[in-house]
Amino acid sequence: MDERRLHALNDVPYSSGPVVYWMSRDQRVRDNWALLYARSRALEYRAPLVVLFCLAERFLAARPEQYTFMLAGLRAVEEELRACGIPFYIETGDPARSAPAFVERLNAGLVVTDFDPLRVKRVWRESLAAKVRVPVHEIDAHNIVPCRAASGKQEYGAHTLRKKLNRLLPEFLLPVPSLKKFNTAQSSSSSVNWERVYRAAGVSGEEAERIGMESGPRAAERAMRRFFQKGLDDYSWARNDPSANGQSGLSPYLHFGQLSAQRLALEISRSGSRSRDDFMEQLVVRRELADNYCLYNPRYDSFEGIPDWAKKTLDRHRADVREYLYGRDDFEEARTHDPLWNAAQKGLVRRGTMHGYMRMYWAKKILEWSASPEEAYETAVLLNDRHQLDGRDPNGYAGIAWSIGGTHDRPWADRPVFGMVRYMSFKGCASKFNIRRYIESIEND
DNA sequence: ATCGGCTCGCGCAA
DNA sequence: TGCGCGAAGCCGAT
Repeated sequence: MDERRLHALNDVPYSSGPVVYWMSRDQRVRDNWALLYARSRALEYRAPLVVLFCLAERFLAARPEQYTFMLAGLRAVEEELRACGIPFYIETGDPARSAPAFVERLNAGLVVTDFDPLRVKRVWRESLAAKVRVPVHEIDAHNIVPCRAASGKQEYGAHTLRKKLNRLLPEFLLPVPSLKKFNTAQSSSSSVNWERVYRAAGVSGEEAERIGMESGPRAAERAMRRFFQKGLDDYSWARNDPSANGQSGLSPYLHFGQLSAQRLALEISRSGSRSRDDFMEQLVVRRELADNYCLYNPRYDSFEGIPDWAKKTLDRHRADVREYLYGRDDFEEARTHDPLWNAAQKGLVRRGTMHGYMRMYWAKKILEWSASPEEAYETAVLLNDRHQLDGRDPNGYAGIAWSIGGTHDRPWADRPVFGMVRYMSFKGCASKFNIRRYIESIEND
């Protein structure tokens, strides 16, 4: 593994004891740098290796559907780890307490965890690193070019990060070694009490059917193959047409780490598809830009985090008359005057997803029809976190920041409410795609 | 149908 | 210090 994936969260040296991989963002066994690193440390120290997952109840407004999606994936993680002779544990309760308690109970000697720029995850990791007297190593298993290696500061736009990524990509876009069986004398007979876990998450397991999307590493692999066979070649022209089915739909798998971006990128880059470059732009540049934004901007999910020019211009339009004015419940229940917006919102609530192009329109209209930019921002973040299967993710926060706050964008002609933040209109959508077909596709779903 | 202007600031060249 | 240029657009002029 490239050492640039490693970030030590304290500088305690290893003395003795088992290696714990605290799995969090990257919920997979295959193609997981953090697990590979933990395994090689365990072999080096001749120590046992275990994997821990800490289940946080009510994580960032997550709904039962999202827990069900995640837990189905974790059941597969348990199976695959068992096949490799690695025990898997799930702890419930506040991870800032349950993780250190687990580490102490086990007398662990090293904790390895994966990288996630979200504040709540940083609090968990840092409280662990402060509480335990063992080394805590963070491994960026999510990004292809590790976030901290790509850039040491918040990037201004895609173009500034793109250059840096392209320079480093040849060093990082390589096959991930496969995980070999972990052969030690330790027993791997542990098994998770799933009934207890489901109860702690407050889900029955039936919610998955309502969303209608399979979960887990095998489903992710199937979805990827399906996209390669029919979808990838047309991606360039179809992706911005919400009435077509032109996007990959892989985002929930990437969000929960059930699918490795590195594997996907490697296959795409070798594919020779005519849409290769456009897809790689989304998968690599835009994804890593979102992580960069959240890592270096602690206000990534609020009005406070947007660029100064956008703050100023939105502030100047604070008193502008709003032609339509809605509150959070109106938005959540899709009770606006705009059938296009309502359709996007209804589809989101029903299926946990929204077309990428509509995500921009959706957020910009929340700005247009809310009493203040702050209120709009809060509404967008809450509804995105609550309903998107891939919510609670840097991509979502960066998308809202772009739509409402001009982050990673440039100023445009001054107009009511938006100021110089880029505007999007119903008319524009009508000229770009078949609105009626989009609405019908959601109503008939 | 096509085109330019809108407007700020980063990063690089000079 | 100047200059080119930037996620997905909009609008009015031609």
